[in-house]
Amino acid sequence: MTIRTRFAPSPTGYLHIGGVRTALFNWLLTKRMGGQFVLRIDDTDADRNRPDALNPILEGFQWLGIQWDEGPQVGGPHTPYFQSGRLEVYQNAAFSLLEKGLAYPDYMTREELDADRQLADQQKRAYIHRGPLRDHSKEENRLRYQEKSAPIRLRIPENKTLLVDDLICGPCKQDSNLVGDPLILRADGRALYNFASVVDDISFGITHIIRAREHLSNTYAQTVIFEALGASMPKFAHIPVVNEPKSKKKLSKRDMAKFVTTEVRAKLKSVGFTDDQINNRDDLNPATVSYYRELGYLPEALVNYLARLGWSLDDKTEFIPIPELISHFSLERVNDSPASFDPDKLFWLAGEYMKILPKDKKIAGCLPFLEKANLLHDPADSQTLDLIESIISAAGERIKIFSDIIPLATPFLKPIIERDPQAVDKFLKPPGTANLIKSFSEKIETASPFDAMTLDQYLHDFCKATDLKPGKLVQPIRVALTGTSVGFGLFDTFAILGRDESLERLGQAVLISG
RNA sequence: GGCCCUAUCGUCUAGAGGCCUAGGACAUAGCCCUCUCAAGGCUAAGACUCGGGUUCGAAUCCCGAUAGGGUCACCA
Repeated sequence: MTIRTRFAPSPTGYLHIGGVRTALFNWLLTKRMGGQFVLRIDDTDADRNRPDALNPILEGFQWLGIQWDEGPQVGGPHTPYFQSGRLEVYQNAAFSLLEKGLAYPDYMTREELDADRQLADQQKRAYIHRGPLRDHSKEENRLRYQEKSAPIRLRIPENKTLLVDDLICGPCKQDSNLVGDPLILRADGRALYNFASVVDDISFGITHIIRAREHLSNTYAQTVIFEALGASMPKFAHIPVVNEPKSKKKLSKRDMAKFVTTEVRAKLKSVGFTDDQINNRDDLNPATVSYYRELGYLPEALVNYLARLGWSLDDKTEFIPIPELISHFSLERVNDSPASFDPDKLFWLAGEYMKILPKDKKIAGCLPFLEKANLLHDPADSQTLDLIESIISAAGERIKIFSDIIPLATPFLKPIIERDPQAVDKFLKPPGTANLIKSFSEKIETASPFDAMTLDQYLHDFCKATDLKPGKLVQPIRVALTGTSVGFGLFDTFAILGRDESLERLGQAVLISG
């Protein structure tokens, strides 16, 4: 038997880190076992859906390389994969339960329901709903429903022990008297998640349900639905939730705005986002996938990181590329306890993946960021492309995420160099600096060839002759050439700038240095 | 509050009764390398929540406490 898994996001407009991790576990297990991974869109709650909210989710998965075997865009034997297009299926299923007396209409008003709930709250007990009609005959209930439609509830059997044999949590049980009768169909015929989900899982032939731990307590009621619908039980695996960084709180979809710290905001602005965009787009924060995409993280790194969050290969391996992930992933090695999301570790891993990225891909990845930062205009000519290639080569492992190219390339692509006032004060202002720069500048006027190796030699010879520590000269020159005190190798900087531009900038610096 | 789940360095984790003086990774600190920054190398600091059992022996098994989390919707 091949396994079939699913991930069922609701179209919210963004792909949440916690959700994508769940999807990833599903996908990895499916790939490992050679089954099918189904993407199903849970859009039964029309109030919460926005028409443009699906694409970001699909694009997010595609960017990560998590390809679904059935679902939107790719189709499959169970079309449609949108719950909004399957209302009749749920209705028929609900009606069949009504016919069999396994469900009943509930005419209680919201006010009555609320009153009951409040009472339960006052008495400090859980609210367990039992509708007045649950024990009436199925004929009576059916007639009543035909006269006047109403929400339909599942009838949870009394005095039973509900069992969920979970692949991660182990055998879990619950007294059915503690499980309220869940609503499965609204009066207007729209199904509720708990029901639609099970109906679809049955008709799609889902064999393994891997989902977040918060669904465990829903599962007891769902087992009753599976049974009522005459279906065999799939295997369940409830994975621990993802917590906020350095916290024991769930990384929630609510209130993601709080993750937009001043630091995060600065990063987003550095790649070209405006405050308005940051405030108005709900996917520009570290709890979503697109945040990392917009900052230039390699998708492989996010996948690797997320896979390691709550799962481990062994006692030491951290760097696990996707093919290895697929060949080694197993539910047995999924942890029992929640895991906090650690942006630092993700960043480190992103750097590890960047180290092994072929140069052409690195260049291709950097270009859009240079464009967005207005350092480059769309079709860059081949000369500019050559320039960028040499910048990226010189930058080496300093580029960990693509957006790192921006500060590194700025001094070479901006027509006017901006000098960091602090760097100027520290390295250009001290007395004697002007003369130093001037005399070194004169020395290299005739350097040939004007390349990194030659200039390196010139500088060291110059320092030896003047009995100067190289660092004392390197930093002022760096500020003279790039305006900043940090950057890649100085001699690469010279070579990239070329003789004329280098001498020009040294000349400017002499004036500033006074 | 009821029910359920969880508990190893700040964080991710290894650990299936003796291989544990608890291992690795990220982050942190120091040193080395060096042309600043990265990268790299070395080193340091840093954890079994607590209390009872069981056992010759417990991070590991059991019970209890504590703490955290989840859930109790006409949300998904």
